[in-house]
Amino acid sequence: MDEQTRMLTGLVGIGGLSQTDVGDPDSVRKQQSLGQPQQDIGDILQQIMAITDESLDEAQARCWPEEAPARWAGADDPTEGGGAGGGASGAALPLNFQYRKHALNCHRMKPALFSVLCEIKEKTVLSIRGVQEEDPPDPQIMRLDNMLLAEGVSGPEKGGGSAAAAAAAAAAGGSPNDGSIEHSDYRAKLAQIRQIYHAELEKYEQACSEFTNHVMNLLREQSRTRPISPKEIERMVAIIHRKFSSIQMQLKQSTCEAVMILRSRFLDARRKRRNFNKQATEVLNEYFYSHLSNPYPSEEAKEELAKKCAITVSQVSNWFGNKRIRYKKNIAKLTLRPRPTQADTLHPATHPTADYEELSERALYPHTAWTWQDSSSSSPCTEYPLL
DNA sequence: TGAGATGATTCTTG
DNA sequence: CAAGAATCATCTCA
Repeated sequence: MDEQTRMLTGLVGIGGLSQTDVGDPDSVRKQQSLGQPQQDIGDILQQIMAITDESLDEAQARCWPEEAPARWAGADDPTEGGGAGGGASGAALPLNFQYRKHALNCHRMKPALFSVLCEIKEKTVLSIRGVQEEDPPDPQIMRLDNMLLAEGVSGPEKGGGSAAAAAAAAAAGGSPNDGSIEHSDYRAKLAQIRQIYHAELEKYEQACSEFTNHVMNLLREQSRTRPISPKEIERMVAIIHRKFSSIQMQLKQSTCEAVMILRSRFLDARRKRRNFNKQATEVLNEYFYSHLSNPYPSEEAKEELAKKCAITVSQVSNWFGNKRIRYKKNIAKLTLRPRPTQADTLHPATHPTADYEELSERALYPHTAWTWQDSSSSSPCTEYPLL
């Protein structure tokens, strides 16, 4: 109502309205030639004020046939005035409303006034709103989109989902059989999440489209009786889309959470490790001690070992990483201790078991003088004393 | 049941 | 990015 008052005040302030202010100069000229332009505008303003100030009850309380010609009593209004009332719903409105709206629509000054009102409205309210319209893409949505894409929830069904599942299964480690069980389980659950996500997304998009169409139709209809420019309709559509996209963000967020929970369960599962079988350990040890001078298998060697031991390449890498450092530690311990006596050898419980394993294993390769990479430099430098 | 072994993870370093 | 180092969590066995 404030806006209307402001617009009307502005119009009254304009007085007779200059030709450039008014959308239809010819119409104005005609009015001026008739000598009563101000009176016409006054009439229109009066009618607008009367309609906008009048409550529905007041309108209904008044009896239409006493005020209007009999031709308005009919429901089959063939003129554009019927449309102004909202098509079929217009028949339900009080008849005096329909009459007044029709009178306004048919008024000679209506196009000019409509144009001016649109212009004023554009300059006032919408120019303020326009400032906040060009938002940059929400980083939160971008993050969620990226995550859903990476997890295989959004995007093409075949690639991402199975790739992510394979990665999760590979990370889960363990024997290949265990991995495949976890893999299929993970994939099935991810597919379920994906299905729910797409179903919900489709619903939201459909609802958004329906609501947008409804509002657009409503605004187009209303634009016959109040100043609504096409630009304003576009803005309204943008607002609706923003609202729906915030709902979509919630959906994306909860989907991401579900995926995270699923993943964390699989990550927890990988903690429940199994020791490698004896044969695998033997194969790895065999390689390690036969390459003591340089216990760093190449990628090809790792792949071969992984195949032989039925484990993954990363497990082979882990094993060699652990082996190198633990071997080094055990050797260092031994150099700091007195050589075990015969009694110690007979009762090895007094010494770390691993040390004796190293001793016995080392004894298998007595001529291997090996160097390895020092932790403080990448070049091989530290040489450990032979036992 | 506790100590040691062991596979995996994380952080640091060059 | 690979390797070392520290650490965690679980397994194994006396």
